[in-house]
Amino acid sequence: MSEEKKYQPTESELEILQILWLYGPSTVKFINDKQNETKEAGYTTTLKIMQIMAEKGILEVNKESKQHIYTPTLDETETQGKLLDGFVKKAFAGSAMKLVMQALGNHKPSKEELQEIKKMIQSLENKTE
Amino acid sequence: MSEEKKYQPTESELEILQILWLYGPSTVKFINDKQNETKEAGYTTTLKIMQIMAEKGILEVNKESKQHIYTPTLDETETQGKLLDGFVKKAFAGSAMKLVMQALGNHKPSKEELQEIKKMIQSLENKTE
DNA sequence: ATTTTTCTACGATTATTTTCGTAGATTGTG
DNA sequence: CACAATCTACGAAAATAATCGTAGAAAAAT
Repeated sequence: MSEEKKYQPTESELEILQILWLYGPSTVKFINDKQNETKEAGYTTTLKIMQIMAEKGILEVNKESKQHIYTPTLDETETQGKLLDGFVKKAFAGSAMKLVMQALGNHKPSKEELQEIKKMIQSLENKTE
Repeated sequence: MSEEKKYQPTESELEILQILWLYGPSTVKFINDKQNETKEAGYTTTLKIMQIMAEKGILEVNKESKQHIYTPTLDETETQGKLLDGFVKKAFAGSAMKLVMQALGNHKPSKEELQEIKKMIQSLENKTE
């Protein structure tokens, strides 16, 4: 089965990953600017974290030009899956169902989204039998 | 609308809360024993964290007998809701849908559970219109 | 009533994550 | 070439969480 590496990005790391996943490979400056759209974030702070991430292997760095370009090595969906797993255990005592129900209740999905979910359920029902 | 306190329990705190929510008001020893069913956990460590939680107001302590009894002041569902909110933002860039889809995909629900979700969707559809 | 067991109190240590200041390298400009 | 602007490198501090050892109070046992 899936090999379940135990690595979990920290919060700051995750914040950076989100930006990278959304916009693709970027420079520190770009990331830092994005962060500053919503909060204070010192340039060297962002840099440091990204360097640490590179050390850990979460990011890959292209140093050809002066402005290093960082690329995430982790797949978004896969990483989210692992995080979700951990979260379900920690916050919902392992019950994914409870989480799903609560998520549906709290963040009212649009009609289109409801449609999507229905499709998903159908395909699950087919697989179940 | 909902007042969004910014407090988030730490991991250890959450672990303790889970046990309290499941079994009701308990002593430190009880909690610590439960924890030790799955991992190492020093008694004084558990105690310390629970004392800190009491300081913060997350737990209430009854000191009538020697064995203090701790009761959570936070509502389980409400707390989970807040945690979920934060998690969706941090790990799923704010998309609750993505989270729901992934959760459904990763943790195959049983037939009964699928039934429940369907009901939920129906009630949502009615409200939407 | 003395000893043993069971608990709490609490400071101190360790670990982990984040933040930041400073130095030095590279690039662009006049 | 020299000056300014832009970046990276890196160590060190600050903030936060988790762990643990020791002391002493209370209760139980003999």
